[in-house]
Amino acid sequence: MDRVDKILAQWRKERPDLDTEAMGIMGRLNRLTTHLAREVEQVLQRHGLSSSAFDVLATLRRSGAPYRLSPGDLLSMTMVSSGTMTNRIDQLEKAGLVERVLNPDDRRSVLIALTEVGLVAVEGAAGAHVANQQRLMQAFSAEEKAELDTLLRKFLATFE
Amino acid sequence: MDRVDKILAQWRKERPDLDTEAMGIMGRLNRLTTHLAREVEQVLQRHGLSSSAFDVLATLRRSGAPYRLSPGDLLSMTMVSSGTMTNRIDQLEKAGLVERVLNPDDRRSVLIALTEVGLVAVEGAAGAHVANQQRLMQAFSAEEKAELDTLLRKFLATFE
DNA sequence: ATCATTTATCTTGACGTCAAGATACACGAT
DNA sequence: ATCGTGTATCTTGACGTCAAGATAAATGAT
Repeated sequence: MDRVDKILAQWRKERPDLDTEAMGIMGRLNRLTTHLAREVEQVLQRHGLSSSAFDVLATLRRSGAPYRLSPGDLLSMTMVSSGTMTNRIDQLEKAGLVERVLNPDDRRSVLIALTEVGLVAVEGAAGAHVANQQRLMQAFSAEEKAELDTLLRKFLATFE
Repeated sequence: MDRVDKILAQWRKERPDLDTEAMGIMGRLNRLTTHLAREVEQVLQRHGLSSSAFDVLATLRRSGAPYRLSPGDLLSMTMVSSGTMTNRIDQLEKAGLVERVLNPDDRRSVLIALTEVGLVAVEGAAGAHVANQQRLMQAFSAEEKAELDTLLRKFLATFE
C-alpha cells in the first residue's frame, strides 16, 4: 500500500466508474522520475553542473573528438526547444565550458565546442553520474533490470 | 536500435569503461516520461487545464465531499514545494476554480475548496484524462501492464 | 499569563522551459 | 546574378518551479 495505492483507493471510492490501472502505472512513473531526477541533480551539483548542463556536455563528449556539434545537432539529440538550447549554450559559454566557433562551411550556423575545462568537467561528472545511476538501481536483479528495459523500450517505441 | 541505443553505442565507443545498463534504463525512463507528459498536457489543455492545475483539482476531488483540503494537505500529496503550491492555488483562485475559505479551527491556515465551476471542470477533465492514459498504454497486454506495475512499484519503494 | 518554539502559509528572486516570431544566410530555379 | 524558399539560430515574453526566508498564529513550558 504505497502512496499511489492510496490515491487509487480514493478514486475508486469517489469514481468507481474510472478504470485506474493505467493511472496507477503513470502515477508511479511520474513519482519515480521526480525522485530520480532529484537524486541525479544532487550528484551533478557536486561537480558544479546542473542536469541540463550535463546533458549538453555529455552529448558533446560522446560524439567523440574534436567534441564539436552544431546547435541543431544538439537540438535533435536532446528533446528541448531551440530557445532552451540557445539558453543552455549561453550559460555554458559564460561558465567557460563550451565556446561558439564559426562554422566556415555555413555562416548561418556555429559549432559548439567543449573547452579544455569543459572536457575535464564532463569527464569527472560522467563517472560519478553513471555510478550514481547504478546505485539508484541496486534494488534490482539482473533479470529485473532486463525485464524493465524490455518493457520501457516497448513503451518508448510508441513515441519514437 | 532506438535513440537510446544510439546514445549507448556512442558511450561504449568513447568510454568503454562505463557500464551503460542503468544509464540505458534511466534514459528510456526520461525520454518516455517527457513524451507522456506532453501527451497528457495536450488532452488537459482541451479542458482548459494545465497538468499542474489538474493535479490540485483532482486531489481535491478525490478527497471526497465537501472537496476541501488545507494547503498543507495538498502539499503532502503532490511533490511540490510550498511556494509552488501557493502559486498554483493563486492561479486556480484567479480562474474561479477554487476559493480560499477561512479555517475556523486554526487561523494560521485556510482551506482550499473546489467551487462549483471547479468541480464541473475536474469531472470533465478526469474522464478524458483517464481515457487518454489508457490510450497511451494500448501497446501493452494485461500481463505486460501487471509486470510493469510490479517493477515500478518496487523501484518507487526505494524512495517512498 | 508570558514567551520561546513550532507550525502553516506566503513572498521573493532566480532559474529552466516553451511557443512564436525575428534575423540572417544558403541554395536552387530561372 | 537575382529572387523566393528553406534552414539555422537567436530573441522575447510568459509560465512553473524551487530554496530560502518572512509573517502570523498556535502550542507548551514555566
